[in-house]
This record gives sequence, C-alpha cells and structure tokens, in this order.
Amino acid sequence: MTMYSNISTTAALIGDATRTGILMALADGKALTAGELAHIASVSPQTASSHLNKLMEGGLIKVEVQGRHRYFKLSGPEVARAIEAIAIASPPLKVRSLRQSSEKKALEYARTCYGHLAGKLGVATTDALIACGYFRDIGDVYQLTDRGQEWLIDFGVQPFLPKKIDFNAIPQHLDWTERRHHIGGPLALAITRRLHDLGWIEDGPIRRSIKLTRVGRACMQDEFGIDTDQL
Amino acid sequence: MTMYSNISTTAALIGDATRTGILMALADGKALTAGELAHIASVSPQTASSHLNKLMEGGLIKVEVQGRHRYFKLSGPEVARAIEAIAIASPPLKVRSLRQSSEKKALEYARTCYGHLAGKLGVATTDALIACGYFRDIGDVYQLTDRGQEWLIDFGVQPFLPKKIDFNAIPQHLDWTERRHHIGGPLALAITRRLHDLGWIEDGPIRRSIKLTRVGRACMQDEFGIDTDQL
DNA sequence: TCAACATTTCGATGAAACATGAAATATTCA
DNA sequence: TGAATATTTCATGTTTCATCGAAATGTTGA
Repeated sequence: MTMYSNISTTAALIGDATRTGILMALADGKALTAGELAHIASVSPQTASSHLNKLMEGGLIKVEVQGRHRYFKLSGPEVARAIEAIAIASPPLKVRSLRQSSEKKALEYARTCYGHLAGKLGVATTDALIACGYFRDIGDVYQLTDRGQEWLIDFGVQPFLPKKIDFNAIPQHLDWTERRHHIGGPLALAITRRLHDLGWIEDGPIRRSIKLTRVGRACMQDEFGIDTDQL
Repeated sequence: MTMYSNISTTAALIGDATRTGILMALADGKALTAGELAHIASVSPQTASSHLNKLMEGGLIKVEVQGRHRYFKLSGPEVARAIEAIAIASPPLKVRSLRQSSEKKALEYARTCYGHLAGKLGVATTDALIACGYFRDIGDVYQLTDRGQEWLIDFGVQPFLPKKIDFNAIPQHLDWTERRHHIGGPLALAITRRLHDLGWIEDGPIRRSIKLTRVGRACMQDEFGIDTDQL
C-alpha cells in the first residue's frame, strides 16, 4: 500500500474493457439496470453483476432500487470527467471491424454529452456561432455578444433557458472525439433542446448518437452557414 | 476488441500502483531517469524498465536519450490532467502508516503543480487574493480587477509575467487534494516565482512539496490577511 | 402459494501480468 | 582497452482476476 493507491485502484477499475463499456453506457447520466448493462457490454448477467459490485465498492457508481429492478448510474459528473480526460490522453483507436467503424463514425459525427451537442456537429455549430459573431472565444470560456443575446431571442432559445446565466462565462467543453472545444453548460443545453424542438436534429440509431434531419441539414446551412456536406 | 478499447488500455496502464507512482513522479513535467524512477517507486530497475516500456507503448510518456541516461517525461499535459481527473473522482485515501500520513500532509499543505502554487496554501492564497478584491471569481475563470492590476505592479510580479495575458480569463485549476479551485496559468506561475524570490516560500523535503518560511508566514499574514496558523 | 423474472453468490478455470534473479547490451570514463 | 554504471531482455514463479455454469436469493403478479 503506497501513496496514491486510491488513484491506481480507480484507474484499474476503469481499466477493464467490460467496465469501460458499462461506464460509457452510463456516461450521459442515464440510469440503467444490470440486465441492460450486461447486454450493452455483451457479457453474461453474472459477469456484469460482479463488475457492478466492484464499481460500487470503488465509489464510481451508485444504485437506486426500485422493486426487482436496480438502476445504476454514475455517482457523479466527476466520474464522467475522469473517463473523458482519459479518452483525451489516449491514442486514437485503430478501427478493426466494419461495425466498429460505423459506430465510431456515428459518435464522432454527433452525439449528446450530458445533454448538449458534441462531436463534429457540436464543434461545427460552435464555430459557426462564433463566425456569426454571436459568441466570442476568449480562451478559457466563451462570452455571449450583444448580437448573440438578440439571436437567442430571435431563434427561440429563450424559453429553454434557466433564470440566471452568466453570459460572460459560457463553459468550454473539450470533446474527446474531436479534441476541440465547444460550448457547454445550460446555454448549450438550451440550444440543443431548441434544435430538437425545431426538428432539425433527432436521436440516432446508436446510443447517444444524434442525426441531422433533412430539414435540419438545409436550415443549418441557411441559418449558420454551416456546410453540412463537409461533415 | 470492442469500442473504447483505447480508453480501457490507457486506464489499465494508470491502474497499477507502481506505474501510478512513476507517473506521479513525472506529473509536474520534470524528466527523470529510469533509475531514479525505480527508486521513487521502490521497485527493482528491471521492473521499472518493464513498466516504462509499457507506458511508452501506451503513449503516456516519452523519452529523451542523453548518453547512458534516458530521461523520461510525460508525453504531454493531457496525461497529467487525466491522472488528476482520476484523483478527483477517487475516494479519499485511507491512511495506514505514519510515514504515509506525513507525506500526504506535506503535499496537502502546499506543493507546486506545473509550476504554480497548489494545496491548502494555494487555495488559501487564491481565497485571499479574491477577498482583497484583486481577483473576481465569475464561475469558470477568474478575472483580474483594476485594483489587482495595480497590486501586480506594487508586489513586483510584473517582471515574471509573459507579454500577453488576458486578464479577463485567468484559468481556474481544480486541485486534487483540496477539491477546490485556485488560480492557474502564467499569472499564477509568476506570482509563485515572486513568492520564491521574496523568500516567503521554499522547496520542501518531499518531492514537489513547498514550505512556508518563517518570514513568509508573517508576511503572508500581513499582506493578504491569511491566518497561516489555520493551515 | 406458485411461476416468471431479475439479480446475486459460489466455485472452478484459464489467461494475463507483476516482480525479480540472471544475463545481455550500451555508454562513459580512466 | 577494460572497469563501472545504466538499462534492457529473458525466463520463471506467483498472484490476480475476468468469465461463466450452477445454484441461490429476492421480487412481482396471478
């Protein structure tokens, strides 16, 4: 038992392929049952149960019991952040199978990340919002410009916004597939909700993946000047 | 081979006590030889060599050869960030031995983190700078106030500053021992250098640890109103 | 109370991998 | 060139741990 042993045990917990699969399935904050997780990670229920036990002991996940179902979820966002930080420090995945490649593409293209837009589409949208002069990138945070404030209202984002937001400190979120920043926090969540509402985006076939609809494709081009064919 | 396998292999690399020790020794950016690392991690040179090999293959460290010495260092700051994120997501360490406890205390008290002040002292200093009205905490970054700009000059930090700094976006650094924010980036580095220069702080007995000198203790109290006995 | 389902516990197996002694390789210095 | 030092490679003992079959526990609804 040396110093840092808590760090190495946590890392070891994440450092198993099956457990990483489980954690990733929970990474967007959703709660899933043991059976579902076993299926997603493609292992037997016993195996999943064993892993879930270890993750509990390690404090990475917690459980809510509801009758004969047990809903597992990450114990907090700091766990998701840790996994994400590891992903960023990891060498890019060499793709082997066709299925794997298409899954990877779907997630790289667009997905949600604690509710807001991520992936290529997320980064592109952020770039566009800056190009339009609605946001300013000042290094560690984004700032909403005056024109940006007007746009929020025009575009109908307002109703999705919580009361108090500091428009001078919109969090930057580092994306692990693109390794680029994009807007995060409540404001990003609100914009994503609005896009959903407008029918420009919808949930994709793979967990957490997002699809740009046909309308969305045209309108994004129109509204933000994003060349969606490039994506 | 599933999706995410790059993530799990990276985590598995960090997830061994010996390797965590090695990575932690390199976490402040310094370069160390295989022998030094073997000593720090208290394993035989062969063992250390084997681990260093694996860390190289995993892309977490890189080596610079200089004659019969091979200097190892982290391959980049994103590796340090990943380890830090894991530390934050980890349950606090239960201390077993007396030596371990004193090491832990020394690091908790104060240490450098990529060159700037961290630990209790770092957090306390940041709190004090805000209390004095030199910095403003607006959520995701700190901002330097007008009074803060004057203070930088008065206190003699100016010479240590690089040319261009955005005083409206001083990075926040999340500390893994305190789990609190403190100021980071070039400005924090400059302040730390100045404190060293003034003789208020000096290097401590344990790697990366920092000691407050007798003068420093009095002056910090005087200048910032930090009650150093509380620490 | 019984049947269906969800989940966990137990035990065995097999593979992965950590640590080290011994020996090999490489570099410096006298 | 030869001795000293730094580091790696190899072979091996030992331990850890992921996986799954079989069985047990717990929950629901009829």
